[in-house]
Amino acid sequence: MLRFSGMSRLYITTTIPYVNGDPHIGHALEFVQADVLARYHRALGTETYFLTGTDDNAMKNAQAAEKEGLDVREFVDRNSEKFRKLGDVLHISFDQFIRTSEDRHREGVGAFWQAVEKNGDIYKKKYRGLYCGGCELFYSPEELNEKGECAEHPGRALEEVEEENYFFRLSKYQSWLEKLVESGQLALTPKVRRNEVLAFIKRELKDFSISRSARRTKGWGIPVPNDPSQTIYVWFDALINYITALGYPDQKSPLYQTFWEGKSPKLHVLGKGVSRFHAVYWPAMLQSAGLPLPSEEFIHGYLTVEGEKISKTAGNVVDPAAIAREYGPEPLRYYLLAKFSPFEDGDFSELRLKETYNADLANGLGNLVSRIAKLAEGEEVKNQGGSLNQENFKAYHRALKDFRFEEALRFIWVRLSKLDKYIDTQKPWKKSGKFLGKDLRHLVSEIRILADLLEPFLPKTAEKIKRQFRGKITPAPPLFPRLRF
RNA sequence: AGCGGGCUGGUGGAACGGUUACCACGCGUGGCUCAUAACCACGAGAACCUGGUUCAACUCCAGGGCCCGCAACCA
Repeated sequence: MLRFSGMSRLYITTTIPYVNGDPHIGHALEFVQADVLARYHRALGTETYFLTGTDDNAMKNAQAAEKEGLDVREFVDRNSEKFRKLGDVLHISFDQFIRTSEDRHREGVGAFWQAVEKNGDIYKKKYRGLYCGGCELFYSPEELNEKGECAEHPGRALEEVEEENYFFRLSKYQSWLEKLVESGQLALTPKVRRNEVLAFIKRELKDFSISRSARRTKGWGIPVPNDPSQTIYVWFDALINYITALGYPDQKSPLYQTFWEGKSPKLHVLGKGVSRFHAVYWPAMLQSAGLPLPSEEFIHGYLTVEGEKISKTAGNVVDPAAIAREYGPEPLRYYLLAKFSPFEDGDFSELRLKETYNADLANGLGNLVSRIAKLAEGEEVKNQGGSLNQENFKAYHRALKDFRFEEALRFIWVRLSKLDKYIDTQKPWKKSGKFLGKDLRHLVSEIRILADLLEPFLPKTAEKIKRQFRGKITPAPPLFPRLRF
């Protein structure tokens, strides 16, 4: 639940995916959810800054590039661009798209490292593990098959490798973190995730390794300050994007001052798989560096596709851009927002997308708009005052403050349905004169209000509706032509 | 092994210690003709198993079954 209602500023971020492959439908979900929040708060008059971007420095990116025989730089440029494009395709209203390979970020990470180091929270320690020369990765014993080999390279023995890495003194922040989460000073939504995080913290936090040997990373990533033989661990690096995007290490930069330094809410939107990094590592890192903390984290569930786990390496990746091309970006947005729990896992199915499209968008919203437009053809209906104010639509606002996108949409659809009933009982097509006029005023002003409420979810559709009902009302082609299948 | 989540009509979801168990899709019957074979009304159809707590359990507890996720780079 977003606190500080009536707030004047909001910083909102998505996580930055690593770009070893194409964007999938799960990325689209997070984009869309964060976008609704950003658009909603902007509409309320909140000064909102919305950040997204990509993690270019992951070792997996370098590995994937190598597999394709591409230069790593070229490879991440190409793939990062796909994520940025997906944002455009889905009408994601981000204010900035950051890439962790940018110099300003690298510089910020270096400064951050040094701040943490200065605070005495970085030390060197030997790390020993099982290393597969084929994958060039460390594995834990549980990940190996009965013969003690990794799945990719059966028959190849793993070597026990010891290397010296830098570690972050996370253990020092144990009780501080516990209090941070328990008190709600860092608000984690939903509760299940909060409890999970809390349980993880209480189990005893171990210091974690924040560097890899440059030999293993092949120099891809950000070098440890004053020790080029080590590359900064990708999570330590990636999380810092949330502030380098605002200008850090320049703490005087206007963006940083406005959106990070002050008391205004800072909201991270993320998936359940990375909650540990965001709710444990990140606050501790910031505290160590002496910087302000995020105030809220909204943690969404994961999507399966037709019942299967999304796997970047397996073949079941649904390309959200292709779906958007086929059905339109707004139907995809609607489906993701209306038919999934914001907090739990859900299953993406193209069949259900189509059913939803016909039932809710074609038969519901689209048909209703056509009905009203035809009934009111040639008329002009004077506007009836502002609509989005918080007094009027309490359930809608409450839903959005609680990240309940489906609920907010249900609120709108209930009202749409009431208009259909109204038309049926009033039979305006049989009326004329002032009796007709009264019906039309009601229908048109209500549809305008609903367009406003719809704007964060379906911005282009809302705009079309508003345009159609501005001035002399004219019929228009169907907003969502019915699908046959 | 460990940690976590789940099991509600055909499908996808919701709520709750006491409701005729809610919503949407789909399905059936009737109505309407402004509308995108759309819309409206009515209807049929459900709690994984076993035990316990309780005046009362879908809801709480215990055991079992099945499914799913995590485990040093997954949104």
